This record gives sequence, structure tokens and C-alpha cells, in this order.
Amino acid sequence: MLKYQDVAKKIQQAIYQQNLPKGTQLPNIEGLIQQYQVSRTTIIKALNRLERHGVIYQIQGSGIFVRQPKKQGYLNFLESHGFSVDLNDLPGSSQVFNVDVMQPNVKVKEYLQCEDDEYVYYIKRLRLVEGKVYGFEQSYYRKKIVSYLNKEIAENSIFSYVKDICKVNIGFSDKYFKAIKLDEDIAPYLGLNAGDPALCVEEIFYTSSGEPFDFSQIIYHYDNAKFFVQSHSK
Amino acid sequence: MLKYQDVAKKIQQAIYQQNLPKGTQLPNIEGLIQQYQVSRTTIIKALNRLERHGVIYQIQGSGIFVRQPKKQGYLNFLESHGFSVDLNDLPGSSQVFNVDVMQPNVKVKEYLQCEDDEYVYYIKRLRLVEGKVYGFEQSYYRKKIVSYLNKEIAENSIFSYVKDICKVNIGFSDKYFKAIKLDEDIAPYLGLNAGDPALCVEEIFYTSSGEPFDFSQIIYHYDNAKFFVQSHSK
DNA sequence: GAGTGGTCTAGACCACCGG
DNA sequence: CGGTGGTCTAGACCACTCA
Repeated sequence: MLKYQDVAKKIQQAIYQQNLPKGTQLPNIEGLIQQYQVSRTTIIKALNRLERHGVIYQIQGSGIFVRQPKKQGYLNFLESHGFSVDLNDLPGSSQVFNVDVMQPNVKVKEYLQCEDDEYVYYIKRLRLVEGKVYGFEQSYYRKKIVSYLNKEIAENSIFSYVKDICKVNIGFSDKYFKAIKLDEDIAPYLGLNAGDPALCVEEIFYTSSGEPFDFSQIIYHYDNAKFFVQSHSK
Repeated sequence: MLKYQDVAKKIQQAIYQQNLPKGTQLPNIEGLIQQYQVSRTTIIKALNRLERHGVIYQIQGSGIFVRQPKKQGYLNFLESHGFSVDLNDLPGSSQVFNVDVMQPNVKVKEYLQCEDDEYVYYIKRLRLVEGKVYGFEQSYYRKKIVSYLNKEIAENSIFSYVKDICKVNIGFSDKYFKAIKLDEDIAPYLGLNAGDPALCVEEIFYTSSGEPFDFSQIIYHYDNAKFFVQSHSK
């Protein structure tokens, strides 16, 4: 475990465990250096990480403060698939329709930058949160990188499996999204009618060596799925 | 101008001006140190910044590469209001309906953490991009922080005005969003019908000293407004 | 194993906030 | 003005990729 990640984790845990309200001032940098016995730079790196993740904010000349807690019921959009490190997520499950190996169509092939003779896993599943239908997902994984998948894995977290078992390091992602009108093929999955609204998200995930390995299209239920993003100018 | 920001800007400009295709390898860190005459740490800070903004990606043991250019027609969700630093944005304009001073309602008051006797500017406007209706925005600015606004300012960029003229430093933001069904009050603004889909985004912007100064609700046209977000695990 | 990015350190100095 | 966070430096060492 890297030091700055470790320190960041510990500071975050301290905040959550003590249930510190927003605006609470943390010890200054000198204090944190003493507490965690690392260099100033390492503390700063940890703090910047927490700041980017919306846990704290720093004010030059003033101090370090606990930031607004996440609004209830909203999902962190950036961490909704890959980068979740933390706890306090809602209990989710998946209803898997199929896990097939196939050759990608033109669109998928381009997104995943596949060779001509490559195969991909095609998974269709319904995502549920607290028993409510959250979204309908169709995803494609390059067999070259994720060599094996099955229904059981897809019922749980594919990403945990990919990270922990396949030892794939996840690097970065692109997400594209917009509101759409549901068509009659997909609406029934969500228990909605054709013409109803939905949020359509297309995601491409890359390994840390820059290779795309997952393309997913997720159609989110317009009433059940709500998201937030925290952003920072630094 | 801070050195690392300056270096980041120059590297980014070099990429765009030479129109380097995705995957192009940049000089190694040693080379960049020589080129820009700053320390290793400063180069790394600049590179990390560019990486977070989706301009490049770095692979340990391998090199620094140009990342996928943004998909045409999609707006950077995180930079769509406050943090835009760059060029190549689409030409936008606004049709302003009103700029009023009023006392905030309960919801706005809470979001903006207003005192009991505070006033806010209330602005209603239609956002257009390339002549097409993009979204319908209702926004509130705390008079305490943004002491003056008028129609002309609202027709251009309120954020530029707030930053450059009011000397407000923008720190961070929270955005909440979901798909909704348009009601009959708002649909006409977008040239759509009640029941049509839309993307509803609520944003709160904070100054760099942690005070909220702007709350906005924007209803985006489901066909005209498309967004992307680039994310990184580091 | 050579080359490359990533982490970590100690310490100097700068920029900002608030009394 | 004192205290606080932010930047920048030089340099050591670690971790990864790829031929």
C-alpha cells in the first residue's frame, strides 16, 4: 500500500467513524505530519486526493475542512463502476440474462479497438439497488484481456473479479451520456413504457496501460437512478 | 501564473496545435524537464493535471501518450459551467427572460446556506448552442457575493464576469442529475411536449473559501445536449 | 537490464486568511 | 502580523514495461 493512499484512507476513516459534520476543521498539516509520521509532501498528496473525491476542502491560509456529505440516494457517477474504493455503498445485485462469447459488431469493435479476429464476452443484465430496478446494462469485455467470465461472476461484481482475479489494473474511463426516449424493446426491462425517459450512459474502461477492455451501455430508470459528481478547479 | 499550470498549458497547446493523434508518445520526463526548465516534480504535477483532464495518459515504465480526442458534439460535463480553461468550445449564446433580485425560497436558501435576511439574483434563461436550444436554466446567485448582475451579463458568461470582474475564486462544485419527464410548463421552452424526456441537472458552485454562491437548475434538451466525462483512478 | 514513470523526503519560499 | 495551505526544488529510490 502506498503511503499517500494509506494516509488518505486513514484520514477519511477518521472523518466517517467520528461522523464529523461538514465544516469541521481538521488538524493542520504540521499536525498531520506528526500524526502519520510522513513527509509534508505525502500529506499534501493525500489531502489533494481526498479533496478531489469530495471528502474535504482546503482553504489556503485558513485550514482543512470536512466537505458536505453526499446527498442521500444519489450514486457517485464517477465511482459507479470502476473506481469505488470505499464503503457505505448501497446494497446492489444483478439479474443476469446471458453471458456469451461472440465477435463484436462494428461499433463495439471500434470502441474496444479490437483486432479483426478478436472475441468479446457479451453480458446482458438488470442492475438492482435495494430491490428496485436501477438500470439495464449491456456490456462487452475483450476476451484477450478478461479471459473468462460466467453467470455467477456477472451476478456479483465483474469489476472486482477483473481487478482481483484477472489482475487487470484499471486506469481510466470515458463516459458519454444523455437523456433518451425508451423504445419498446428496452422499456419492459425497466418496468416502463415506450416513450418514457431514461438516462443512457456509454462507458469505455481502459487498463492502466491504456488498452480498452470494457464497453458498456447502461439505460437507467428515470425515477430510480440519480447521480452526483463532485468537481474541483485545482 | 503558476509554473505547473503554465507547463500544463504549453504541453496541451503543443498537442492541439500539432494535432497529434491519439497514442502519440510525448518526450519523456527528462526531456520535458530540459524543454521547460523546471524541476521533475513540477513536470509531474503538470502531467497529472493533464491526465485528470483527459488530455494524456501515462504508463509507468513505458511513456506518456496523447489520449483519445473528445467525441464530436459532446460537452465536457465537468467543465460545462465553471472550470473551462480552454479553447475549442462550441459557440453558445443565451436568451435571457429575467434578472431579478428576490429572497430565496426554502430550497434555494438551504442549498446556498443563506442567512435569513439575504437576497439572491434569480435568472431565467435559455441556453443555445449553434442556434439550437440546449437547455433551460434557472439560477440563483447570492447578492452578498455577486453584488451586481444585469441582462447583458447574463446574455454572455456569468461565470467569466463573476471570476474576472467580481474577483470571486471558484473552488469546487456539486452536481446532481437524473432523467425526468418534462412538464407542460417547461416543455415549450425547449420546443418539446409534456412527457418528453430531459436531463435535469442541479449544480451548486462554491468559492475557493468554501462558500456556496450559485445554485442552478438546468433542464437539457434530450436530443441536443450530450455530455462526456473523463475519469481516472489515480 | 535499460529506460521510464511514480513515490517519498527535507527544506526553502510564496500566497492567502483572519485577527 | 502569525498561522496556514501551496509551490517548487534536487535528489534518492521504487515499480513497471519491454526488448
